[in-house]
Amino acid sequence: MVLLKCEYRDEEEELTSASPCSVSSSHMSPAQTCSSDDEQLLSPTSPALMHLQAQEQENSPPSRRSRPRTKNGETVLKVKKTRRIKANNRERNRMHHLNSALDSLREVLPSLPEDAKLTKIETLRFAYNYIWALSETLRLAEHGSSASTLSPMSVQDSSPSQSPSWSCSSSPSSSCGSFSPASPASSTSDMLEYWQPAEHRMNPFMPASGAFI
DNA sequence: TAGGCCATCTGGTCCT
DNA sequence: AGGACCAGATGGCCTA
Repeated sequence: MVLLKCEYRDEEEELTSASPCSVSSSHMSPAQTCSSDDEQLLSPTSPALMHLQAQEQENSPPSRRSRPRTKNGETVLKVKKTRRIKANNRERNRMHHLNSALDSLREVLPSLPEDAKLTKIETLRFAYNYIWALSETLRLAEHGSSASTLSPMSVQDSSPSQSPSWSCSSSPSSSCGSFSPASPASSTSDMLEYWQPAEHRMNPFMPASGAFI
């Protein structure tokens, strides 16, 4: 199955344009290419397309009297095909926007080592935990407590530009050894743990109250 | 090579 | 009717 990734600035325009694709996604795989032919946006082996083609054949009886129906059938198929293509484009753009939002979120989170990009789920979990840590710090500050439980780093000083860093550049799923609250996180997974409230560590996405964020 | 992550396609559902 | 959103399916890429 050939996957085609294309970016559409304007769906209606691109649908009729000679070259609707522009390779601009940072996630673009080299094996995936764009085509100027809109019909190729549908996988040639896609069940839906095969179904449409089957319908097309069914709607093509040889008799002259049915010719108007044949034309209607073809028209309907074309309309369906066009709708599917447009829906695919919208969905693709929607996911691109979602990914852009995730990238923006990554930028405001404490920095990572150069080559360690948080996955989607890690980004969401880290953001949740980071917000929790900041909120907790505020709460402690309001109660006049000078001893933060969020040591070693004072979260007040942890704006994204003054973020903690860690030296281990292992893959997100790996660990650089046991993490101690008294030492900065040394891997992505440690970092996720680092910002995680203790009561959430078994299920970081599920607040203690049971309310999902 | 298995598993994780990702992008895309697709059909269903809900909303305007 | 058409768009937004969602979840399942699929296949490619990468890494341990």
